[in-house]
Amino acid sequence: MSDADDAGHRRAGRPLETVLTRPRITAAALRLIGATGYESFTMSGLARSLGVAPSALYNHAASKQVVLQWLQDHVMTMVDVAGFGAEPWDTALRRWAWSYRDIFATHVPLISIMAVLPVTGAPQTLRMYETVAAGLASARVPTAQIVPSIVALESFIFGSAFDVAAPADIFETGALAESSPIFSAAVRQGEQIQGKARADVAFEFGLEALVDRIGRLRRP
Amino acid sequence: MSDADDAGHRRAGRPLETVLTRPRITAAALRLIGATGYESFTMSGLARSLGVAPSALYNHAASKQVVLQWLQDHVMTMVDVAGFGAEPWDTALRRWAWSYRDIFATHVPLISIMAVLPVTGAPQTLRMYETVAAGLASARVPTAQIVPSIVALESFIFGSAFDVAAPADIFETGALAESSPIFSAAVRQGEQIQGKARADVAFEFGLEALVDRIGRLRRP
DNA sequence: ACCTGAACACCGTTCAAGT
DNA sequence: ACCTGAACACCGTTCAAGT
Repeated sequence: MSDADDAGHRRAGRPLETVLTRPRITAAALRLIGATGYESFTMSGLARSLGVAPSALYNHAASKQVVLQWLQDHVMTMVDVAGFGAEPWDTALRRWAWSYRDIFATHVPLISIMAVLPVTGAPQTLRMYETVAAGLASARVPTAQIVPSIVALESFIFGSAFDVAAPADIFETGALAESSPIFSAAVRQGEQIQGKARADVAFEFGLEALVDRIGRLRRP
Repeated sequence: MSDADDAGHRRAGRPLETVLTRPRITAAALRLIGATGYESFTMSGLARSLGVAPSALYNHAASKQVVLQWLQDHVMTMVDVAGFGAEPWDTALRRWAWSYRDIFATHVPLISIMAVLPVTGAPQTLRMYETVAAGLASARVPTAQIVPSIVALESFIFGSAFDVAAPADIFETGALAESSPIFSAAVRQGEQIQGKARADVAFEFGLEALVDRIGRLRRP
């Protein structure tokens, strides 16, 4: 029975709990978006996938926005923080950053929600911050510099997640190449780099810049 | 007459050109969004502000998305690139980056459009890239490193623009402070920094890291 | 307490009919 | 060539009526 894990929530005299719990709605939303993407994700579709009427959802989630907030916090548990406490601080930080970028590259619409959602409403997000902050603290980064370091990394990660979704030829100047000779030449040169996607080259460059700077904040 | 600048487009025998040109639609959209924000920006509202029926817009713009693309490219002309060629390369770069962030902080919904729109469809955006690329080239940044440098800066700028829009207390852990002692302490310490907004402190930190790294790419 | 079905208040977009 | 007005195909959300 897939209900077994919900037994604790069941009240006496009620043989079956409703299917519309936060974890189940979140899981259904994640599945649906994985299958058909964010553009076609509707409350109607979500309800259909759960076998209920659309209006039933509103007994459990106040709005579509709230469902997306649940999803955002859930997605955060997929970010790889296993390096902290197990690897050197900078290795752990790189591993975290790459995984964070990759996950939000496949969940771009969650970025705008994440960026303005207070951590009080997102416990898993807070868990992640705590782990990263602990990693920086034990690397002897001064306490006052921890939040700016995380925010700078996170801003770079969010922006880079957008960039992953961009078409490969986004910088091809085409017919306008004559009016932008220097940039066009730079784009051509950049293509020469073998085996690495443009977005990955830029992400590595920026990430190394930030990691290096954070390293120089460390107390002796 | 505000029509004077449109004289070149006017055909003989037609006393008045339509009001629905790309620059006029763009200007109206910018005015409307400045007044009431992106959330309430609709094709109906845009049409009303131009004195036409909503359907009339579709003779000139294929979709709302296209109007937003026009707007994105227009907004790009407001980014301050005057430092390039007039100031040291790093001063010009900082000036450009701050102004770029500030503008997109007030036009957050354009970020997702910008991030995936090919430059061929955005001539003003391309102009900006050319100016920045020229600035880096005359600072003797190797050609192959120019695009990764710009992309890394831009990703950081976009992510930081989101952060500006975040509520000031986004990191206040409240009742969850016990489960996140290190992060909560870091947030409290971060607040001590006098006179500067949290988002600005993080932006400065990250920007200096990137500018520093770009500086180290320069050929002698 | 929680579900259904119908309805509401919007959206963006299309299209026949006009000039 | 370009506008109007009506219509269409959705959305998210509300709410009375049921159990």
